[in-house]
Amino acid sequence: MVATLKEQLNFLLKEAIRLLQSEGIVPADFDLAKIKIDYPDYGRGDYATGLALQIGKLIGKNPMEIAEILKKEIEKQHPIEFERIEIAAPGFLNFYVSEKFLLGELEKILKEENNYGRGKKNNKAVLVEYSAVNIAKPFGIGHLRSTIIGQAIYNLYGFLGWKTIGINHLGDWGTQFGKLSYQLFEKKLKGASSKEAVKILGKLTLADFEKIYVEFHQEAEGKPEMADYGRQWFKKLEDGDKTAKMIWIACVKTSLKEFNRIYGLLGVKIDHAIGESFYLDKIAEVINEAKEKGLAKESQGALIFEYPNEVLPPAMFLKSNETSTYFSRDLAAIKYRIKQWHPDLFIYEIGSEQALHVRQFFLASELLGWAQKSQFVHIGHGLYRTAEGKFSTRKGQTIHLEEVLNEAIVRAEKLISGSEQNKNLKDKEKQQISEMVGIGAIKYNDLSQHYSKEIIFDWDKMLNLKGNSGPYLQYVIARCQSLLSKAKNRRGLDPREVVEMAVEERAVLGMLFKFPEIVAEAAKLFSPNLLCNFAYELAQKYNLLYEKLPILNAEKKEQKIFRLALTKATAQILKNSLTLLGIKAPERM
RNA sequence: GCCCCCAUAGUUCAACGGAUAGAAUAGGAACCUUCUAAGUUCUAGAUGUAGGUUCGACUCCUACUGGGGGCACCA
Repeated sequence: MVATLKEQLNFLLKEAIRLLQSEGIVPADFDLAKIKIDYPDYGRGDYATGLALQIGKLIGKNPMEIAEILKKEIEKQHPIEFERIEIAAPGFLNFYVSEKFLLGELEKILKEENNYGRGKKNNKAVLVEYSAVNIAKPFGIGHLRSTIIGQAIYNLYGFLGWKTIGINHLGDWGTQFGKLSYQLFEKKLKGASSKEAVKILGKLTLADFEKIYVEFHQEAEGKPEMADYGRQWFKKLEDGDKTAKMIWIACVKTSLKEFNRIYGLLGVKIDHAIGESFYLDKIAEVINEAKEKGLAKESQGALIFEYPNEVLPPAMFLKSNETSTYFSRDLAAIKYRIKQWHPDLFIYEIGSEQALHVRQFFLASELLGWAQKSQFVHIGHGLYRTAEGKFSTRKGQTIHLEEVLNEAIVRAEKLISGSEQNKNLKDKEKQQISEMVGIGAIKYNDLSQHYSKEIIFDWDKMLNLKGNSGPYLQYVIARCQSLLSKAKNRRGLDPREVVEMAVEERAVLGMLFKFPEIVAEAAKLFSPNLLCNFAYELAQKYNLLYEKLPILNAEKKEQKIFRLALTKATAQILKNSLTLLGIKAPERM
């Protein structure tokens, strides 16, 4: 595995400290993991560390002296990647990457294209569960985050060399189907022959199912016994009742058809769509195992999982009517997944409101001895909410994702039609660009915000096509493409021809090589927003160069070649970033 | 009652214990007879409160306030 420059610097610093430790200057117990390397503000080099400040304090010496010693130690190792190291009060070390290294990276980007920064296969597998839409409910705005963030995480890990297993854990089982079946039966199917029933069910759309589900909850407010009818119908379904099963099959079929259309629009493809129902016949085994290990217990007629010392509230395996719960199904899913894929890491991209449930089945898996705590990650994203509160499916307060996507596309189309640049495009091409831009705007808006925060749903913000947005990045790519197609001389870059770099050129060049480091960081922290930040900053810096310096009409020939190389590399890195984020970029816009 | 998450310009978001807290948007002022104005430049504006840890705190700890979520037969 090729180490990033940041990793190399980290190594250099470690070596220097080890040496100081052997000389007794730095205490032997100084934790080398404490070495932190930052990206400083412009003008302070490409990397910086406050390491000397830490050590200085620790051993009661002036940090400036320590910085001086560290600087000398590192210089002794003659790292060609750095042209100079500066010391800044009160003891920071600033590292300036050499032009030679930067130009080398530039050539590498142009040569490796979309493989620049790609990690070698590392023999580790990561399972990412994301999207997890609910059958018989519309694909709402609530599932957008899981779908998009999950996909980005999946892409990041794959790019870094992990074997990735993406799972769409479809919500196709549970009492909600009992409720739906009850309501459907009472309102639409009562008295119908099974042939007629199939016909009626076949005509229902997802919107109809949603309406019926909402209707159930409205009626149940005045009739509490209806909740029991729902449970009874779910039991019928689990026991294999014909009518219940027929309704369920119709729901699944209709739902998947609609979901696949939306996944297509979003450009999301998930390896495996495995519904909760799939694990039904695997639950008994899990329960037996829990019983043997003394972790299962009866309580008030239900079968529960009890945590030692009550570190977590008990979770329910089976309800008192012996139907399964999502806890038992999620647990059975983990067991199955371990058997099937042996993942080293499990990443669950599920809303934060599920945090307790997720902790329960994670810890249960540990206590059952299936996996270690460190193998589980819950990316608990904040919810989309209105200014008033949360969207509730039961009350029918959902914003359908498709509606949002379509609106975004319409807005993008308006912008295209109003622009000089695109007036002679064909309608079909306009449509394709609108889709990429509109969908890109929505995805970027979501991905650029840290997952832990709630997002207040705002049409204008969500569909923002200007400023810090997906289309801004797409626009810069389109600009670059335009320049490149106009450039006649497309021969490769020869670094020896670069005489003197302008600050704008150095700024862009100083961004490009960081891409692999940012990708690694974003994966490690499960934060695609870091990649968004990076891409946006690069785009801004390129725009500055574009504004300040002529490219095609550059004064000197070598300047033109160099700037075109930067243009090509910028477009490449931006495209690579967007690809990882799951955003497409049009050639022109 | 208990547990979890969040709090940064008017608004919506960034910031890995580091140096002058970045953007976008809304407001004010500019820039298209040169490469895509979906762009660029200038301007004004923010870390909820009170303590603590630290050479250094938006970041860590404690309390409080405010918002959101959760706490066994929904998922």
